[in-house]
Amino acid sequence: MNYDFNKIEAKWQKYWAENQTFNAENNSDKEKFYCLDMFPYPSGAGLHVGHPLGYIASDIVSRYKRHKGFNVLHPMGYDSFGLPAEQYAIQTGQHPAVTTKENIARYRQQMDKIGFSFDWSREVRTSDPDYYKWTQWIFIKLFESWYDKTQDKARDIQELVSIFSSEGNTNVNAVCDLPPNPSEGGGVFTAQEWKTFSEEKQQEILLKYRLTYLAETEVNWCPALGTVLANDEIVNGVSERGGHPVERKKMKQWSMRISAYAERLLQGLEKIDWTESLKETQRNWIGKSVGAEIQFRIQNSEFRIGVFSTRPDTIFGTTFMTLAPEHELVSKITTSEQKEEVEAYIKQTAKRSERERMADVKSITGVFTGAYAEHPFTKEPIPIWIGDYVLAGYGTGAVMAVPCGDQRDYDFTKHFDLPIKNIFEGIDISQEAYADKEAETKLANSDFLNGLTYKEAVKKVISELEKSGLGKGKTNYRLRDAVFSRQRYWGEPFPVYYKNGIPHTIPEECLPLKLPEIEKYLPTETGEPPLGRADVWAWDEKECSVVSVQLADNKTVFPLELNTMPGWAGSSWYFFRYMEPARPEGGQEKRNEFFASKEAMDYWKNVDLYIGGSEHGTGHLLYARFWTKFLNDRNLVPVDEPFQKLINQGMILGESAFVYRIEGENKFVSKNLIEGKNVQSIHTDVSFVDIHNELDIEAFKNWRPEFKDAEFILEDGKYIVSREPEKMSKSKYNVVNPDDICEEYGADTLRMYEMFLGPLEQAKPWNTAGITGVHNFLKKLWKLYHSGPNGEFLVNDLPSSGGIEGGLKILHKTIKKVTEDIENFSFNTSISSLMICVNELNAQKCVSREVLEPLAVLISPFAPHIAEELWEKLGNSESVSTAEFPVYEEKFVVENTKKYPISFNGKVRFTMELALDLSKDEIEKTVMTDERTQKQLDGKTPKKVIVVPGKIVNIVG
RNA sequence: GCGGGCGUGGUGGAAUUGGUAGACACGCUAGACUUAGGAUCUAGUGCCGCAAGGUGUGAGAGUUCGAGUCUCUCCGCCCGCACCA
Repeated sequence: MNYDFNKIEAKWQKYWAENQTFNAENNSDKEKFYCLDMFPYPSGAGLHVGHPLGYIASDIVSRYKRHKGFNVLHPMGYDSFGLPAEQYAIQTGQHPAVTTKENIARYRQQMDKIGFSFDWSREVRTSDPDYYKWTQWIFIKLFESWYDKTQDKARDIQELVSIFSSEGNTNVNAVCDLPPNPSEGGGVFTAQEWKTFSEEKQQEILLKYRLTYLAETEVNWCPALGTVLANDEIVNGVSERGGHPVERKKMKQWSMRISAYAERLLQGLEKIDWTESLKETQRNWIGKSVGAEIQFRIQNSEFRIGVFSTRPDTIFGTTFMTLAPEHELVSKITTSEQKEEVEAYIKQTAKRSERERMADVKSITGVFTGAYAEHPFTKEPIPIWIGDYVLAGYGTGAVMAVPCGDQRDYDFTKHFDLPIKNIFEGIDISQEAYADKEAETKLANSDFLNGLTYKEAVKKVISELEKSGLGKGKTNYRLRDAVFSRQRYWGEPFPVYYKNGIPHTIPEECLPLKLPEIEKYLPTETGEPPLGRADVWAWDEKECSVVSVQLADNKTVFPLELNTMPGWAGSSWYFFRYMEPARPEGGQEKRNEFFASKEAMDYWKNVDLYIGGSEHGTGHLLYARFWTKFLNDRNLVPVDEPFQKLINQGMILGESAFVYRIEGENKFVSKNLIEGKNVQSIHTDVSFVDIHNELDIEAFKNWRPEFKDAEFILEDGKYIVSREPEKMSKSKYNVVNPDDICEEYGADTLRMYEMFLGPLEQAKPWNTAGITGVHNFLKKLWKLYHSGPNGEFLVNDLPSSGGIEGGLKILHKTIKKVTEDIENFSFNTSISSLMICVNELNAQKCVSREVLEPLAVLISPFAPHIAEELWEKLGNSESVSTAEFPVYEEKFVVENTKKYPISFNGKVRFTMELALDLSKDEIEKTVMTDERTQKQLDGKTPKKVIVVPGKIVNIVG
């Protein structure tokens, strides 16, 4: 009987679905284990073999943990809002909901074929109104919160309102956007004043405190995509999706006050089990730096310029100041003589895109404003320049330039031929700046800081600044608030309407605020987001419902927000939603009542193991941590870190194949004959190429009309292509579809091969050729259980029949290795052990039930279908998934002798079989009296003999 | 520039943490059985050498009886951040 994987796999997939084998329990005495994958965006292209890599790994762990007696939550869902469906809709008019649904169906089908043990009763789709109702709800909670720095947590905005009405805002220590100056609508107010403010004015002030707020900010505008983007959606100055240029633009946008959580996001990294590199990525992104904020008075003006510096100790080396061209004071302080020049410079820098500016970091530009600041201690005048090496978005957008201590200031100084003041004792700064912080170099020319080192001086200068009121110690973070508005259709609508220009959230009981139908998915003619096209898109406060905009004439209705939320909104909390199943028996009800019930969240707490790509390091993984901390502050979830352990699976690359066409001819030359020829390399479909890189010329000719009459220059009668690993993509014709692999080799082979390819965390190219290795393994495994004369199922029921001792020994060795390897996520080596085990059992002809039964369980996390089939044949009525994982027993493995390598001066000469329980002395005695030792020593006495019990004996001559 | 990681056969990759390097698999070679299949089985396969043997983990040094593993210097590759004050 052959290993008919297609039949076996279909059978067990059906069985699991019908029996709901993998549904997790919310009430269980078992220990919980929450094992999560990053849910996919269901794209139109379907899954390729790279996608399931992480899912297979998490599935192995989930199945293993179930065997180990855990109550395992292993869910899956779809991050189904997103740009591609919308762009497809723009092109075809097809509603994104329709394409999304189709894509999800396809994904589901593909995933089902691989035999994952997901609990589908907990599925989520971020584009479902039932789901995004809660995304909107969380938005409202953020809107209704402010960040109290004193308590270091988010609090209800109503509490802030009561503080304002009882004591004003003088004692409030909040993270907010309130400008210090009353003239700019900010400043300090008393309780009395607060009460006299109009409703609008009060709301305006509160908006500056809210954790999600509407503000005019510099944003990254991507004209090609027609939307703004968050910082993490831009890579090297262009959009992550599509690679389009991005401009800086001032726009009124919703933002998330993630900056309030910068320090906690940094500290939280200490208590979670992520890779050091990913933690470092987040640390870099948060970008903490400690220093001081220093105020410089501007001469002949009431303005002050605040600068941030990590080197306040070098303040006496300040010879000028530089402001970012966008700095708001530039226009106010520039003298009339310099005005023209300054404006021209600002214009010129504003024109440059982010990318140009990044590409051109070496050229030094800047212009003098004509204004002077006053040094806080020496009172000397300091010229104020503007220069685009100072970034508007970091610190205060202004720096005190200390050319002797900072290379950029130094370069700027040299370029414009400005003076330099050296404040370092015994340091030569004629060639470059001296920026070493750690050294014991002492300061000079620095008044009260003379003779102090960096550490001492920083302390001293900060205390002096604080005394004079011109500065204070400050910690600065690179992390910016995240822009939350997108000018798109296919995203969560904001639960927000505007009354007199002031945003209000719609009442919770009216959620979800569903996406309206529109005819075209493009911006309106007046440049508003696509939602501006909706007929039914205004809010009637009295009716508490969305109404038609045409009713605006005879009804009091208010416009709704036209932007939608970004892709990361729905993915920032989905892991909580899974905790609540949508099962008919009461579960669905709970899903409607809350995003997940309190009991469910108290039980599941957080994700024990999260597997996904590292590309989300500064996006999703940071936002999800932020929202979790916020929800925890507001007592809505019981944990403050969402993902306890995180593993980044490496990408599976495609192996692109190239053919070489001679320039100007329709002639293709084989790989090793191209030397000296002028050729153009062309991607060819990998399915035309065999494992020896030989091209199927006929298939290639029929691929496209232009190749129909092509000629080929062959080597040894073959056309050989060259191969190169690249990211899998349709346009590179290197995509391998898991369906095809399942069809040809089976899901169990696919699962094992993906794991066998190499360490989980490493990027590696897919190479279909190697798959026969694991496929053969499964065939051998099958044969092991079918030892009957005609290949029928036969295991020996006699517990101590032939080969049992050796069988038990290899089995238990394997149990030990596989258990350890799964715990360490080293799946490739656990599969190697399983292969050795089966080879050994085959060699020993051991087909004892006593060995084969535990072996089936051992294999089931990796190859669940064949394991189920064998388990059933072994006479078990329950699924193998509920079987206990075999426990390693030392007694079967322990050996009483071991081969000792005997070395002379470190060089191993021979091995000697010795009993393990011998003492050091006994070993030494045995070895020294051995004939071979005597021969090696040739009558001489050794200097010493080193015995490492169980390992080696070394004789030093 | 700063930070993190890595470097082992023709290939993917192992190595109980300092103890016989190259497990397992691919590929390759030879053979067996097959009236050719990319099936199955057996043996071999780091490199040099007929062999004995020598040599070998990016290069060089060091510690050690013993180094892929520890230390230092250099070379190369990958990832993250980057005019961040």
